[in-house]
Amino acid sequence: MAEIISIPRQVLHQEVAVRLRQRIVEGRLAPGAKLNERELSELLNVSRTPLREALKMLAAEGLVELLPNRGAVVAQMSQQDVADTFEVIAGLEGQSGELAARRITEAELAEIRALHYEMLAAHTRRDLPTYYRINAQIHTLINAAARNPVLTQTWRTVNARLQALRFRSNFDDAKWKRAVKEHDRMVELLGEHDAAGMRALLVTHLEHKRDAVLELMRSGQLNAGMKVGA
Amino acid sequence: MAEIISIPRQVLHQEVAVRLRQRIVEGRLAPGAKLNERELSELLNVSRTPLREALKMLAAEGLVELLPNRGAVVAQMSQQDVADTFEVIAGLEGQSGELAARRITEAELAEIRALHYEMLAAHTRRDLPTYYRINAQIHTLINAAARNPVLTQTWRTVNARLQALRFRSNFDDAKWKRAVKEHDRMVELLGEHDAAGMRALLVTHLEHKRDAVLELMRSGQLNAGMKVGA
DNA sequence: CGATTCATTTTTGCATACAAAATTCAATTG
DNA sequence: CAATTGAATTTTGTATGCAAAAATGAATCG
Repeated sequence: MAEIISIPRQVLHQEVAVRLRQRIVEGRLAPGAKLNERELSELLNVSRTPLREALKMLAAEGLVELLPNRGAVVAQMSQQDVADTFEVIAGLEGQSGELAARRITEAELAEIRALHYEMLAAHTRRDLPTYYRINAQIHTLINAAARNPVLTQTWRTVNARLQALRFRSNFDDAKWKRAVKEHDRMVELLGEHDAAGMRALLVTHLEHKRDAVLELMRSGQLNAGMKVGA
Repeated sequence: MAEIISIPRQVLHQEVAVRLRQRIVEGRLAPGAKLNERELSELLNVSRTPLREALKMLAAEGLVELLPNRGAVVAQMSQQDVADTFEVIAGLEGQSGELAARRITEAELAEIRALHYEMLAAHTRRDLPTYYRINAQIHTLINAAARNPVLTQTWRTVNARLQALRFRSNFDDAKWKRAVKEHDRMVELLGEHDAAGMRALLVTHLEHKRDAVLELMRSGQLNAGMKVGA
């Protein structure tokens, strides 16, 4: 019998989770923002039931914080939280790099090289949005080349919390140049299948990114997600 | 005004999530088991609404799988899933060990040493349940000594999926002895604050554990969580 | 005029109701 | 007798209803 090509209409709570997740990581729902159930259910045109189920999932992912009897807010991060999160991401990306160096195919390597050149173009043009987009793609491809779905899932979840901070503007020029150099080296090391080298480089790369973001936070240019007390 | 000492009655969906999580990691809800909403809500004495919210959280944690229009089942893992998960855990514990070696206090070290001796006693008595319990405590303390709540949270979540497999019986004797020796070395390296050594040792330790578990799975002694197709 | 009290309104948490999809199982067919 | 069909039943998915907690804000008090 022929498969009925039904439009793969997700169940509603999944759909809602996807849309809320998107709004959070895109910054359209800023850290600390109160998530009013009535408002959101009207906005998304669903009842409160699937909305609440979606909020529970996002809470389990750490994107949303549940305040008992007081509803949900977009998760906030203190500077310490950001530092801790980068420490974990550094480990996960270090492992991605190590495994990717061992397992990457020529086709994947070629695609990363191509994206790398596009990224160099964006850097030359000082086109920060494009740079960030391609940069994220490269890191995603490295992670994919590690061929470990559990690692990918874990990395994605932890990463989403940082993406919600939207740290992209006012990148220091010297730091930007250094990041690009580190990416140059990544392509080299991947080509040489140097697993240990990739791990070390990615850990360093992420530490530098952490430092840049913390600097932004301290200078107040990235207060969106900052908790007051902590 | 005096604080009213209210029993910190969790919200119901949290309570339900805790109890279900417990049942899953304790094996009272085996991998693959169908989670009938009516049955569970009667068992836990709550309506389907908080139950479903709890199931969504457990799904986000990877303990439960949601089948659209067909309900939820306790997550199953193929041998590949188990291998992938151990690979991630090895990375997370390696990082825990590295950070713990740098950050551990004398008091924490003393507690780990004490537990280590208790574990040796359990090993000598061939008391596997006690051995496993203390072993888990030691790993938890090492993770705590890393002083990174995000790392702890991530490790806990990924670990829970493995705990659900309940691989504890029929431990090979040579492998058991090797695991104990590795734990001896852990205590030494922690005392010497040897970060790199701890990372390497814990990665190896987890690789050995992975091999032991995969062997159990292949020999069919651990089929509870095995997916048929994958 | 600032702080406080308390009734009103809003919002959250849970239960229930209802519709749609999946499952079951007995009757039927080849 | 295995396979198939389809009505009956069960189960899931979503909406709604209701109670309890929190937020609001106007009246009152110091």
